Amino acid sequence: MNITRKKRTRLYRDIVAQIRQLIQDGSLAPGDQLLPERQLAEKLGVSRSALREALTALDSMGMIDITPGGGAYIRKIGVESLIEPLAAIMLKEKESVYELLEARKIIEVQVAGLAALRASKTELYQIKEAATEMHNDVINNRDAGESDLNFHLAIARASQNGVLYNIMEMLSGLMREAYVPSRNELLRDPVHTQVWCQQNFQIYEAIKNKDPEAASRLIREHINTAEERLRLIDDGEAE
Amino acid sequence: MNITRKKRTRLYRDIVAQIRQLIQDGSLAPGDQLLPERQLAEKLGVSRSALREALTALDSMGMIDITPGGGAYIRKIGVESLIEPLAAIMLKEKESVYELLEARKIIEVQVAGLAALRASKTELYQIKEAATEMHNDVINNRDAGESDLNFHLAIARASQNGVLYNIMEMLSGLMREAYVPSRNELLRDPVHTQVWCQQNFQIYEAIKNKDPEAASRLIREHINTAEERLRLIDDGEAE
DNA sequence: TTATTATTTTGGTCAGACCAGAATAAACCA
DNA sequence: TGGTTTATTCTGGTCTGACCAAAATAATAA
Repeated sequence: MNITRKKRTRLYRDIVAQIRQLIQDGSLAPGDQLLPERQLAEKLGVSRSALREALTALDSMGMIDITPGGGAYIRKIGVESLIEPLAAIMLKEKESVYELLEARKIIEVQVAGLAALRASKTELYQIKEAATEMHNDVINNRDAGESDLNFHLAIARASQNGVLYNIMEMLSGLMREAYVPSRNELLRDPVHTQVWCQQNFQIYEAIKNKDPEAASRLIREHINTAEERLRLIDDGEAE
Repeated sequence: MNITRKKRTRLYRDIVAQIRQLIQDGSLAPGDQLLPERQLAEKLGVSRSALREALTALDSMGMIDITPGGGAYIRKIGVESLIEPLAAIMLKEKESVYELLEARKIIEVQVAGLAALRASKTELYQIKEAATEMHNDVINNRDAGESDLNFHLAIARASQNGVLYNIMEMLSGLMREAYVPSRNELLRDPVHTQVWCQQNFQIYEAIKNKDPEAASRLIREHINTAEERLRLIDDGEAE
């Protein structure tokens, strides 16, 4: 298990690469605990400081989870770990929120069409579940933002395309990351959220009926109305 | 009984946040050199080890560039730094290449439509440039893969949507990252690449004429044919 | 001036130490 | 015996100081 030191490469990079390799090989599965720093350092033939830098990098990448006194554990990686740096890259101006919405619209409209063609029974069930959960949130006057996102993600999952699903997950995360006070205001409005839920159930029906055109159209309308209302609120605040 | 476990703040995270803040504030611009480790550590009131872990994290995130003996410099961040971890998440099976193509198709078709509506003169010029460059590559029998990607990225830039552009950049990077030997074979076929170039010029014309329908349709055909050929090659190899 | 050689600076790595909190073993009491 | 408390070990977090190699810079010689 000794590291083979290449020239000029930072030692910590070698170690990171090695651990990532072990994860990819399956030698280290998510949830596994790696050896304590001192032992691992000795096993790899490096000092604790060097190993520590590697662990720091892995931690900042979200690949491992370190708890003081407890140890370091392999974490199953998801796009969530990339959303924060993504936000730093993509969301530099306020206007980018609308670019985000535009991107979401483009992708979700198509994704809904795919979902209508491909959704399995269990995925249909999950979509329905998400819709009802959001409905519950709304009638209980709770924040429906999260359940709404779950609804859209369930649809993306039903598209049977992992890449598209991950992109949707990113965009949802960015939506959350972006500072959009108007969004909260939108989610608080009981009238709109009511309509919103109704739309969601219509979308579910369209997907269930394997009607991609209807699903796409409904999603487009859904997002369009949300976008318009957001713009109204923002413009109102500007004065 | 509240069991919310308090998370001890890791020092390196504070430092990372602090430096990122300085970048966002503009106090540190890309290209700037930060203080030497020893000085910076003293200035921040932490040990060199702690600071070093922060720098390691920033380095692994691609936010700074460290050269031994030279110093550490702020680097302009782009999605490139995220592509490698993204690949680890998204591209676990071979079939995902086709998911990637499907995602590209969905996004690019729409993006081309937007570009037809919004492209400025300089962006039109850039698209044309990219197309001719690819043409040059083809007639000189060079690898046209990179210039082809540039062509598509130029279109994405013309869509005036930074989020979509970044997504396209990601997908292009993933395309490169994915091990697709058939893609190389595809790019070597002189007949096919010839047609390819012709299609690119047609797409350029459609965008120039502000005809979103035509642009979308042409892009769709473009990618469809490429996908079909890829599938043919892959199926042929499978036997 | 230019080329060469010292010297300093900078990051890279290492070793060992101490602390605080978590995990575990031991002791204790009911 | 079983559960609670206490002591001990283990683990990560941080610090100090040291040495090395390569890069940057200053000093020197041609």
